[in-house]
Amino acid sequence: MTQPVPSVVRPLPADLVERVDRAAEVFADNGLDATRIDELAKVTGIPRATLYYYFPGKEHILAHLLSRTFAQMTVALDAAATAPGSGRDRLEGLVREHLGFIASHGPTYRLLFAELGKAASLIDIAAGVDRVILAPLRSALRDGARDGSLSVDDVGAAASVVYGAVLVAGMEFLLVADDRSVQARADAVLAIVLGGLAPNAGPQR
Amino acid sequence: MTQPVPSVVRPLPADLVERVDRAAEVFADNGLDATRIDELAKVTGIPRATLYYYFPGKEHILAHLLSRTFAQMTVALDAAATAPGSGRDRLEGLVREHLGFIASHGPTYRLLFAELGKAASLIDIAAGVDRVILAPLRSALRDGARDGSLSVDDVGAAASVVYGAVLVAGMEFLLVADDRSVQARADAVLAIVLGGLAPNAGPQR
DNA sequence: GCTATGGTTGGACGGGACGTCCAATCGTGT
DNA sequence: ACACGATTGGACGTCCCGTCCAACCATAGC
Repeated sequence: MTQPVPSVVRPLPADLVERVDRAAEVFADNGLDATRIDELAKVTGIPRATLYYYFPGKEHILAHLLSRTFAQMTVALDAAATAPGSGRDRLEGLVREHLGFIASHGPTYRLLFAELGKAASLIDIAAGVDRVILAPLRSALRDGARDGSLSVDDVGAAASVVYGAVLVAGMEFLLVADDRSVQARADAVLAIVLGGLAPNAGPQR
Repeated sequence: MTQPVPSVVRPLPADLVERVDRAAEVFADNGLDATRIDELAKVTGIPRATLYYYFPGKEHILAHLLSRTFAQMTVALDAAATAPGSGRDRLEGLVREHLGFIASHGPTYRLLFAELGKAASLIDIAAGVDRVILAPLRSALRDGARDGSLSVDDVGAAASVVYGAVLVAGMEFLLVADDRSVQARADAVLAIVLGGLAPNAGPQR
């Protein structure tokens, strides 16, 4: 999951870690199966035999990269999750941070879902998503309900809704070349999620 | 996309259409690349040579299946989209119908996203999602804003939020063996999406 | 009943890519 | 100088894909 590198048997030397990162783009462009090991070797400058010396196979390289991305996401979201303020403040922070992460890690994030099936057996993505993304959301929502800054009936469902909103908004941001900034997107999403779509509750800042 | 069968060059005989459907489960279980053509031949009872007679390749079979699923989803959602009532009523109908569809077409729906990358070149999934899912949502939202049954500022963003909420809730429903029914899930999602999470607008039916 | 025509199928084949294996080389600590 | 692990080039064996073709039906028109 998010632990350093569970997928690698032999410890990967630091200098190689760096070079393996260059494989991310290739994976993102072609997907797991269309990516040739030789291509990875060329791009990273690491000989094929050496790659196999450290990784059992292609997908383990991908898993290694994905778990790194997950780790980075953990760092980004943890900051927002442990920030001071009301539950609502933290919720807003999480949403903004998450959207920002998607926007800045586009290819890899897309990969996370495109190759979900393949990598799922190596990294438990579902569990990772729950720990890294949903759990902090639930925590913020629970706190918000407690401190009065939010009104939450079903915390689990609310976390899913927020996550879904952010996910789809983020994906759209990646696909559509949009004039609107990430901040504007985050504002729109938050306005809806907080204010709701029913008329009696007018949209609110 | 949702048109009958754009991916097949030769018209596929009706009796074969039926048998090809049996390939769906194999794809859903193994993913595109782990699925062997021979396996498909065995499962469908259609000889390998015949499969290649009708389909240019493995992924075209998948594309064919996905576009069928898309077509079915179109039917299901169209009914909800054209139902009488306020914009809000239609929005609720769309959400319930969509969640129900996900719940009943689990494997194939999962496939739709797992193999997104591969099939995207054959069926334009993004365009299909927009036409089949997002457009009806936008329409309902727009009507709701007009007839006063909804309060919508940014229709596009709202449609994304609703879609994301349904998508993630649906996926969770597929993954987690849950005691809660689809209806209960839909209720929870709708309550949040309509009522919002801010405290001044209490949750509402 | 005969014969084109086109659908249907088995089986052989070439090619691409994966992952394995090994022997040769390199680097470094002792 | 030596030992030992890391590193690498290159040769295989294997799997599976997609192609090709020749043979085999089914049937519609003559």
